[in-house]
Amino acid sequence: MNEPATRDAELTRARILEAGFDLFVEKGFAAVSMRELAVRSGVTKSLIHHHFGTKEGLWDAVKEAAFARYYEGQKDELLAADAPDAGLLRNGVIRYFRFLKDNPRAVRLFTWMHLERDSTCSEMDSELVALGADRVRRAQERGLLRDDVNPTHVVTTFINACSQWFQTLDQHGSWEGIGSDDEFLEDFLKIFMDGLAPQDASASHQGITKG
Amino acid sequence: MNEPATRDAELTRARILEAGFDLFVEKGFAAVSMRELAVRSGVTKSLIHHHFGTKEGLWDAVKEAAFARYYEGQKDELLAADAPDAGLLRNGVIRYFRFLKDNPRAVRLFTWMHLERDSTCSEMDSELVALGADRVRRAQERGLLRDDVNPTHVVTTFINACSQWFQTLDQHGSWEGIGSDDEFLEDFLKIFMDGLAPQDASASHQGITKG
DNA sequence: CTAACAATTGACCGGCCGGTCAGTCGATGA
DNA sequence: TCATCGACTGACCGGCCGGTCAATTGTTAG
Repeated sequence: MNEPATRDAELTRARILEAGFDLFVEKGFAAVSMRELAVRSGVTKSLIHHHFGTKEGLWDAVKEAAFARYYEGQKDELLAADAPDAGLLRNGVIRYFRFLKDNPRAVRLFTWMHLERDSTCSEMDSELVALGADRVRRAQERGLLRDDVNPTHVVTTFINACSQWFQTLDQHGSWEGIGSDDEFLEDFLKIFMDGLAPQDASASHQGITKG
Repeated sequence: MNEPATRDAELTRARILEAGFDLFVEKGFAAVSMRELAVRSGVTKSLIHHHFGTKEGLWDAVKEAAFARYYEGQKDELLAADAPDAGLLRNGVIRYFRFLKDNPRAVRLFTWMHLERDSTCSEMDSELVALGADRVRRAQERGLLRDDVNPTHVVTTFINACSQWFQTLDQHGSWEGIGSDDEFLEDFLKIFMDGLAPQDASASHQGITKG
C-alpha cells in the first residue's frame, strides 16, 4: 500500500529526528555538527537540509517532537489522577517522579532548553504548574492540605525536587549514603506530605521549626 | 610599587577570566568562540592562548575560579551555622537559598557543568552533601528531627528544591500565582521543617498522607 | 645602558562549519 | 510509456573555527 523501505520520506525524517534527539540531548545544540548528525542518521547532510531547512530547523523539530510526547504523557497522568480522593497529591508526585525516571533524556533536553532560555519550555511548564496548583488549591479548600502556603509554591517544590534529582543522577554514585530513586521518593514523600498536612490548632511541633 | 596598568599579566588574566565567565555562563562552552572572548576581554586572541593555552584551558580556569569562590563561600556558610541550636537546619536552608540568590550566574555555570558531566562538580557537591547530611544525622540523634528518613535525602531535597528554583527563575514571570523568592522560601520552609518535625507517637496526621 | 625575558600583536594555517545547487534516481499517475 | 515530482546525492562555497608563530614592545635585573 505505502512506499517501500527505500525512499520513504517519513521514515527518513523519523531517523533524522531520532539522531538529532540523541545528539542534541547528549551534547547540546551548539556542540553538534550537521556532519555528525548525517553520519548518525545514515543519510547525507544535504538530505537533512532538504527535510528540515537549517540546523535550527532540525533542533526546533526535535524539541517539538519531544515536547508533544512529554506534554501529552504528563497531561494524561494529571488527568488520570482526577478522582478526588485524599491521596491525589501524593499520587501526582509519584506519577511525575516516575515519568522523569522513565524519560531521563527528556530531563536533559529540558535542561538544555532552560539554559538557552527557550520560551516553549516556560509555556508548557506554566500550564502544567497552573493545573497542579489548581488541584492543590481545591484540596486546601476541602481541608485536606494546610492552607497557609501558596499552591503554586507547593507544586514547584515537588517539581523542583524531583527534576533536580534526575538532573544530578549521574553523580549520585559518589554521594555517600544516598539511596535509590525509590528510596529517595519515599523519604521525600514523608517530608512533603507530612509538611503539608493540615495544621493542628494545638500547634505541637516546635523545637526545630523556629530559629 | 607594582607594575603599571599596561602590560600587567595578572590584570590581563583577570580580565580574560571575567570575560570567559560572562560568556560561558551565558551561552555555554561550545557556543563561545575565541574571537568573541578576545573582543570581550579587550585583548588579542593570541594573548588568551598565551595565558591559558587552549579554549579548554580557559574554560577550566574559569570553572576553577568560580568553584573556589563558591566552595569557599558555601563552606563558610556551613561552618558559620555550627552553633548547635534548634534552628540549625532551617538556617542552613536559608543560607543556601540566599547564596544562590546572590550568585545566580553560579547556578547557571554549575548547570552547564552538570550537563557536560563535569567531574569537579560532583566532587564538591559530594563533600557539601556529606557535610550537611552529617549535621542532619546529629540533629536526628538528638531527637530534633524525625529519624525515619535518610539524612542525605533530607539534604538533597532542599538543595534540589532551592537550586531548581533559581534555575527556572527566568520563567517565573509567566507562572500565575507564583510569589517572590522570599515568599517561596517561606512556604518551602513551612513544608520542609514541619515535614521533618519528630513524629508524634499519637500519629495524628492522616488523610492526605496515605494514598 | 643593555641583555634578557615576558607580555602582546597580527598575519597566517589547515580544517571544519552550515549551507547551496545542479543533477541523479525512483516511484507514481496519466 | 513517459512526464512529473520529490527524495536523495556529492561537489562545492565562503567564512569562521581553534591554534601557531615570528616579530615587536615594554619592563626589569644586572
